Order: sequence, then C-alpha cells, then structure tokens
Amino acid sequence: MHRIDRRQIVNKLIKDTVYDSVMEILHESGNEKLTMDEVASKAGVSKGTLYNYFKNKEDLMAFVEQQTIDPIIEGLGEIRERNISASEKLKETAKFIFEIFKTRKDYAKYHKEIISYKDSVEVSRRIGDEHFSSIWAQGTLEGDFKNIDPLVFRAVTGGAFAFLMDTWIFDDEDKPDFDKVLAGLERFYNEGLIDKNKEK
Amino acid sequence: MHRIDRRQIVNKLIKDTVYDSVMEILHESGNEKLTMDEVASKAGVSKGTLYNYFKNKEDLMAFVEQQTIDPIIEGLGEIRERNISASEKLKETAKFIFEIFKTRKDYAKYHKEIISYKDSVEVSRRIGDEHFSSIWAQGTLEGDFKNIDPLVFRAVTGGAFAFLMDTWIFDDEDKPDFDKVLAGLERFYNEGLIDKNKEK
Amino acid sequence: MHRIDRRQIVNKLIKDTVYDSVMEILHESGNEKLTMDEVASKAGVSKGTLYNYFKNKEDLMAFVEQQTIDPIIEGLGEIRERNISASEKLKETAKFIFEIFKTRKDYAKYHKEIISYKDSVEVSRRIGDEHFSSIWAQGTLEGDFKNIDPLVFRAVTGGAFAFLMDTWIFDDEDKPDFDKVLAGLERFYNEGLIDKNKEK
Amino acid sequence: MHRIDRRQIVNKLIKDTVYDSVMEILHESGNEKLTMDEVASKAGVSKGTLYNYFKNKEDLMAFVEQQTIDPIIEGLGEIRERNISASEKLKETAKFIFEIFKTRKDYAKYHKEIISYKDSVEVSRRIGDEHFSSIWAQGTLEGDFKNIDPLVFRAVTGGAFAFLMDTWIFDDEDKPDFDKVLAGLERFYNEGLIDKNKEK
DNA sequence: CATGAATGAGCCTTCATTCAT
DNA sequence: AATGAATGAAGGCTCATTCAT
Repeated sequence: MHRIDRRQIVNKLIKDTVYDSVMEILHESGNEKLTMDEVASKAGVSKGTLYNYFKNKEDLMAFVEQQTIDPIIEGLGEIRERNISASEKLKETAKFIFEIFKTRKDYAKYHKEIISYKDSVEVSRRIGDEHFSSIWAQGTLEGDFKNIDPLVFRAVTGGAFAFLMDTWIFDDEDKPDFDKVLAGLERFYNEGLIDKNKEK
Repeated sequence: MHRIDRRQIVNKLIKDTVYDSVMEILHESGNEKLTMDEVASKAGVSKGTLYNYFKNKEDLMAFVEQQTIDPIIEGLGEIRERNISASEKLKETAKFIFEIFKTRKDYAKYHKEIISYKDSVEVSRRIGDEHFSSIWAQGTLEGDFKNIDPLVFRAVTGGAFAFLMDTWIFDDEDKPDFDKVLAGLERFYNEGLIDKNKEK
Repeated sequence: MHRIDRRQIVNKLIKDTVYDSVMEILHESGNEKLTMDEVASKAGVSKGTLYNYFKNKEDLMAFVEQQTIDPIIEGLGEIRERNISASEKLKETAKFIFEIFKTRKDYAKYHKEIISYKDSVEVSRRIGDEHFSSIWAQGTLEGDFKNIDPLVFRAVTGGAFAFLMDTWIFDDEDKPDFDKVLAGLERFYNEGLIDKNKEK
Repeated sequence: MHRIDRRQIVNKLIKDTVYDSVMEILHESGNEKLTMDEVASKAGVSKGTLYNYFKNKEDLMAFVEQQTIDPIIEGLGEIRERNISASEKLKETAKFIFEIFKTRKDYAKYHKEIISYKDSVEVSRRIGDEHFSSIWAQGTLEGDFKNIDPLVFRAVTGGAFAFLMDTWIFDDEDKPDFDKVLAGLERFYNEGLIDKNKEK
C-alpha cells in the first residue's frame, strides 16, 4: 500500500514536471528545440528516467496534449450539466473559451504550434463534438433554436470560436475586446446576417 | 527564343512532377517520410537535380504550398470582381470552396497534413483576409448586411467554411451533401439561430 | 568524487584517442580524407560519440591544434622565466624548437598539413609573438643586443626558426645536423653576415 | 597555321580570364566560395568550357598558382643576372620583394589564403631556393660573405623576408615602413645581433 | 567547341533510443 | 530506479565531374 502510494506520487510529480518543462521549452525556444535531451535537462532528470515514465517521445507528447486539453473538456462538460437553456449554454461556452484563452494563452499558443493541422482538427473534435452536439440537441428539442442543420450549427458556433481563438493567439499585439465580440456573436445568433428590409 | 521556351517547359515539367511526387509521398507515407531523397526518387531525378530547381527543402515546400493555394486565391479574386451583391458573393464563395474541395480533395488533405497548425492559420489568412474583408465592406456599405462586427463576420463565414472543409477532408467515409449545408448556411445567415417566439 | 574522476579519465582517454586518430589519418591519407566518419571509425567510437565530446568538426580541430601547440607555448614560457641573459634565451629557444622537432616531427608535420597558410601564420603569432617580444625587450634593456628594430629581430630569429622547421619537416630524407646549424646561427648573431674587410 | 594561332589566342584569353575570375572570387568571398560554378560564372563561360581548358579543378588551381608566382621568379632571376656583388643582390632582393608586396599585396594575400601551408612551403622553395643559393655561392666565392652555413644563410635571409611579408600581408592596418626595415636588416647583416662589448 | 542540366558520392550534423553500470 | 554515454540511422546539402544536345 504505502509503497504503491509513494510510487504513484513520484510518478505524478515527475510527469507534472515533464509537462511544465515541455511548456517552458516551447515558450523559450519553440518546437524545433523540443528534444528528449532538452526535456530531461529542463525537468532535472536523466534521459533514461524519461524513458522509464514514457515509452517514447510520441507517448510523452500524447501525455502533454492530454494534460493540455483535459481541463477544457472538463470545463465544457460542467457547462453542459448546468440547468440552463441551450442558448445560454452557448453563451457560457463562448465565455469559457475566451476565459481559457485569457489565462492559458501561452499554453494554447504553443500547443497549436506543436501539433499538426490534422492532429489539431482531431483535438477540436474531441473537445467540441460532444459538447456542441449536445447543445444543438437540447436547443432543437426545447425549441430554443430554429430548425438548423447540426453541421451548420457546429460550423458557425465551434468553427467560429476556433477562428477567433486562432486570431487572438497568433496576433500578439491585439488586446481583444471579448465583450464586444461576444455581443456581436449574440446579435448574429439572434438576427442573422442578412438585412431583409434592404433585400426587398 | 526556341531555347528559352524549351527550358521553361522542362522547368515547369520538373516542378510539376515534383509537386505530384510530394503529394504522392504524403498520400502513401505521410509527412515524416517526406525527405529530399524520397522526393527525388519519386520524381525520377537525382537529389542534385532537385537542388538545381529548388534552393532548399523550405523553398520546395513553399512552392508546393503556393501551387496548392494559388487557384483558391485566384478563384476568390474572380468572385470579388463580379458585379453582384455581397450576400451573393458570400454564397458564391461557399460554393466555390465546396467545389474546390470536390475536385482537389486529395490535394487539400495532404496540404493540411504537411503544414503545422500555425502555418495553416497563416495560409488561411493569406487566402481569406482580403476576400472576406472586401465582402464585409461591400455588404456593410450597400446595406446588404446588418451592422456586424467585421471580426465576427470573418469568424462566422470564413471560420465556418474552414470548419466544414476540415470536417469533410478528414471524414473519408462521408459523402457530404453540399446543397443541404449551403441551404442551411443561407437560412442561418438570413434568420439567425435563436427562435424569438420561443424566447419570449 | 569517484564518479567525477572516472568521467574525467574517460573524457581524457577518448580525446587523446581522437587526437591520435586524427594524426594517423593525416599521416596515412592526408587532409582531404579527414572526415568525421573516418575519425570516429579510426578512434573506434561511433560518430554520435564524437559529437558528444566535440561540438562540431571545427571544435574538434581546434582541440587538435591546441593539443599540438600547447607544449610549445609552455616550453617557451618556461624558457622566458629562466634567470639567464637574452642571448642565452635565444639560444635555448632554438634548441627547444629543434628538440620539439625531433620528438614530435610527425605531429608538427601533420599540423602543418592540416592548416591553411593563413591559419598557420596566426598560430605562429600566438606561439611566438610574446616570446620573441619579451626576449627582444630584455636584450635591448640589458644592453645584450645591439640596437635592433623589434620587427627585424622577430624576422631574423622567429622567422628563421620557422624556415628551418619547415625545411626539416618537409624534407623527409635529410637527417638535419642541428648542432651545426645552431653554431651557424650563433656565429651569425655574433658577427653578422657581411665581411667588412672584404668590403673595403 | 592561321587556325592554330587563333586557337592559341583564344586559349590564352580564356585562361587569363579564368585567372582574373579566381582572384576576384577570392577577393570578394574567400576560399570556400571558390567553386567551379563560381569560376565559370565569373569568367562568363560555361562549366563545360572550363573543363575543356583544364582537366579538373586541381589543374586549374595549379595554373593559377603558376601564374601568380611566375613574375616573382622572373624578377628574382633578373636580379641574379645583374653584374653586382652578392650583398648588393641581397639588398636588391629585399627591395624587389617589398616592391612586389606593395603592388601585388592583394594577390599575395589571397594566394596565401588559398594554398595550404605545405604547398606554400613548396612554393617558397620553388621561388627562393635557387635564388638564395646562387647569392650565397657568389658571396662565399667572392669573399663578400663571412663563412656561413648555406641553410643558415637561407633562413636568416629568405626565411626572414617571408616572415616580414606575412606580417604585412595579414596586418591590414599597418603601413609598413619599408625603408626602416631595410636599414635594420642591412645593419643586422653588417654587424650581427650580439653586442660583444657588453658580453665581455 | 560550347553549353548547362543531371548526377551522386560524400560531408556534417541531429536526436530518439538503448543499455551497462 | 536512475544515470548518461554510446549508438547509428537518417536527413539536408554541396560540388566536382560528365555528357547529351
């Protein structure tokens, strides 16, 4: 018992340190300096030790990725469980994502830099598919949403959020006005884009 | 005259062959097998010849990327120049992008597989910023659009399109129903998401 | 303690082996065969190991050069510190250089073969400038030398020594008669070249 | 007849151009940019043409070297043929070498940069051995010189000259005072280095 | 003879992974 | 379990030389 507990604690300690080290390296030197040597050195352990805790580099990076997206998945799950309407959940989602951005911009940025586009799409799916699908279902069922194709819903909500995140992540100079964008999105969801009066 | 023509033809021929070879390698073995040796071998030329046509690997990859996105930039530019309303341009844009997807799905897919997420964002910007900015300006000026924040506009149009593309690109099994999605988007742009009657 | 000692010993052992390997290669095949592959193979280690001990080829060659000239610099320094007259130091210098030549001819030869003429001049400077400058100052101050321009002094001493070394290094067949040359130099320094009686 | 003449003229023209091109490249970019490509491009001919006139790179460089040292050999030969005493020839030699330095410093410098130390020694021999040997013989025979070992003579004359050249060649900042050095050398040859009065 | 595209051997360097201690 | 030296496959790039046109 005692031994196993101790071992687990050390295991977690080391893995956390590795996570921090990877992030630090990415912050300081970028993707191409992310070698096992560098990680071991930053983490203050030997390369051999690294290989005792991770099968190989791929395994290590998978851990780092998981560690990065877990809190996001968790946060979104918490929103889904609230007892509020679908449109309110959508608004809360936007706020949460923007909040994540504020507090973890560095992480998000370097995470985006390390993963390939393809992997990133996959991660987006893992993070968002269930969430937006659930909100769409609730909104459609409760009549909160107009009758909308789920893919289109996913695209103009999750896809738009992703775009905004990317814009902010890679535009270091701009301090985004989250409230203004949030209000703009809300208005868009309420009224659409096209002005019918003019159209006529 | 004759000599220069001939040289230009050979130059184009080789560069095209290289382009195809790159795509083929990505298709068969993925990004990590994309070495200069492999490209040369696939293209049926020596490595030295490769370096006669491209300064280095980065240069070669830049060519491949340019080759991939050029027709898109061109097509969008052509749409912008048409004498139609902003909302029609938006619809045409969606159709064009979906069309590109249909005819060049393989290319698009491999392109997404080559580049990092960060580079991909940059490419999206190069492709889309001017285009959507121009449509937003026209729609706003002509009163075709409701008063909408340009960033929100960019996100719910370009961002949504990108999301749809990614969905289709990485979902090999699905035969997407473009018309249905197009109709869904149109309706969304016309009416928004939230059902006011219910809201009240 | 024990570990560090051991590591330092291994480090020295490997570097010495590398040094010997470089010399051997130069001896057998000349400068143009001096590749990292060849050095590693000759030293009985992998190329990777080579790069664990030397940052790059330049670093390795700098080590070899240093290793070659260090004993010379040291020996000359020891001569400068002796409590003898400048002209005796000059004689001791000649003897020391000839001695070095005798015991390390191979090393000197390969060193000359590695470096470019320009680098060689630089090395000569590093080795000799301080030494001959110091002797000149002492001899001039103590009245041991006639009033002589320091550059001329440097040329007819250090320059002449260098010439002799080169002659012997690249003349494999000749067994030089050091004592005779030493006596000749001494006489030259004492009496000059031109016979005044005849001149008249 | 006519054809052969023409061919020889073209041959000389091209070879001269190649010589100039090599010197220009060395002046602009140094040794490591001295590729056959670069030479061909500078000379305004194709690489293939280069190989029509020179068997290979080694052959080309041998030509360049010869071209560089020929005028020196010729100049020294002219001095040897003059009807003057050995000590006067020695002085004339120093003046001639210094003169060469003045007018061809750039050439000398880059020549020193391209050749290896070993080759440089060989060139020095080709240039100087016969010359100094002849002067030594004359001086010894005519009683102009004291009884001096020929190798020592060679070292304190030719070796010293070489040292002075190198000093000036690689010290760009200094404007050498040739006359002062010449006077210093002359005095040295006349009186030697060691002050006997002091010695006693 | 001139051209210059094609060649490919060969070089330096990196880095994930292994394993003896 | 920890260490870190050793490994060697693999990659990008250069450049002297050849040869078809």
